[in-house]
Amino acid sequence: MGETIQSVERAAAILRLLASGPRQLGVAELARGLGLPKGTLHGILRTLVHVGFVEQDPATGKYRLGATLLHLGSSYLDVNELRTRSINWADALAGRSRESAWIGTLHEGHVLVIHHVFRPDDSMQTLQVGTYLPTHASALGKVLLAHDPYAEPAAPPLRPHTKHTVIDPGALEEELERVRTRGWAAEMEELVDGEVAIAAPIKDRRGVVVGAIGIRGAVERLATDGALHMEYVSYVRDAARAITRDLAR
Amino acid sequence: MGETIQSVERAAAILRLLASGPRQLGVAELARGLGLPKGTLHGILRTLVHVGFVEQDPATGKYRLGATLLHLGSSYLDVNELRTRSINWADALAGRSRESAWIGTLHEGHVLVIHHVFRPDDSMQTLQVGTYLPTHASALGKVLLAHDPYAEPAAPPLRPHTKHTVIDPGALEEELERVRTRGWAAEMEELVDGEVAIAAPIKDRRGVVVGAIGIRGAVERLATDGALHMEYVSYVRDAARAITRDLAR
DNA sequence: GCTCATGGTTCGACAATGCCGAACGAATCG
DNA sequence: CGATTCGTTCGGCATTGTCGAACCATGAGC
Repeated sequence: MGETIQSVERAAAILRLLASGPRQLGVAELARGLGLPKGTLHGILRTLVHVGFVEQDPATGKYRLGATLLHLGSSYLDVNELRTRSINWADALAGRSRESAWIGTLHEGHVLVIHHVFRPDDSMQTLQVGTYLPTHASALGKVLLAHDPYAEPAAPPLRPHTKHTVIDPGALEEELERVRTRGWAAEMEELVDGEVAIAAPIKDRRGVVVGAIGIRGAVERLATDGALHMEYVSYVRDAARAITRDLAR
Repeated sequence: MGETIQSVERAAAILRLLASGPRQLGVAELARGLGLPKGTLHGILRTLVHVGFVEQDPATGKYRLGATLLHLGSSYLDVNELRTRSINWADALAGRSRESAWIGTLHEGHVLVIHHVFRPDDSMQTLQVGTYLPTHASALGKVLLAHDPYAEPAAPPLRPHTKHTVIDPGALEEELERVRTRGWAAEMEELVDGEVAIAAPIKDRRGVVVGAIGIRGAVERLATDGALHMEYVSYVRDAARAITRDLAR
């Protein structure tokens, strides 16, 4: 890739920085974070405000992300072929398993959730579309890591989320090997206590893994004595195969 | 507002154009749409690809929105105070009314949906967060229009969505006046046949309307002979008042 | 209530930066 | 098998954005 445009690159860096935390940031903070002069930053910020990507708090003068980004993000979902082709299958998976269904793809070293169906007859859940899951501590992530062609060796330190999270790189690599050979991944209370997950790979027409689909639910429903109920694994793998077949057309 | 940065402004225009339709666009199409030389556009596109805001289809060479935007959009939701403060109330509203609950705000002449709770015990609904609703054909939109300080007179032509959509500017203005005096808005099959909606305004600590909350459901559940059941109106107004009180703290 | 530090904002001069248009190779269509 | 149309590259020119200092407003500390 050749040269890139400085100001656009800087604008993107500002947006990433604003997105990195729930806090609003001031010009000075941003300038320090990016190592740029205040004046330069202000010019870019003014433009970002003008196009609606950033909003300025009238009271404090600080900056935060703007509403236009929300709309652009949801437009991305319309364009995303993997998502549009798999929505129906995810619904069906949630219906059969009576658990929440998830579809994710690898992005910047995380699992980006691109679809999420709530567990039937259970509202009061917050939607996770657009959020990141850790690759090493989620079933979706293990599937995607296991088939990642660039095979980044899961840069340590692996952050522990519960006492069951796999944080040893060697142990994780063994786990990924197991995922590759048997064709699906499990996650047993490694992200949230009391929750387990199952996932399987989705491939495009060339056989490349482009995403993963899975379910997530309470350990007492999906497993007994630490062993997953295999009918749930079948549901997930069926769904993954169905979408893969769909994408091949 | 002073001068803005050309290349950033152009980059934003590209993103908006890509988001305007579900189709992928090529360099030439974009250049024609924006009236810019191909070479110039290519440079910006290359940068947008580099920062992940745009993806290029390896097969056709055409461009589409990128996954980073989805993540930025969901980050916006974390920052948005109106949303974080009203999530619990929306859940409660959906629970009491047993209908889907919605929260929206005015953005670029549309209603931007910033929260959406599914109807209890009814999955198989697609999430609408980040999408636009028309201001003149939705209950949320009528509330927001009625209290819009800039009072743009709903630029005709008003697009009809069903045979009940109000398309006469005069009739709409009367309707808005009614919304202002009684404090809530109704929408009777004006957007989708068989569906009606109710909405009420949310105000910030200064009394300015910053959003609207409402419910939407089948006409046979929410109304009889074209008259809304008033207990649903109470649910919605209660929720709106509760959030307004919450924001005042 | 004064001082001082820190915040967001403006401005103008310099030159680096990104813009443009023409030219290239690949792919597609008739 | 020509003739378009596409995405991409490149180098010269001047437009454009960068930079740092200066400008106010705000708020904390004494």
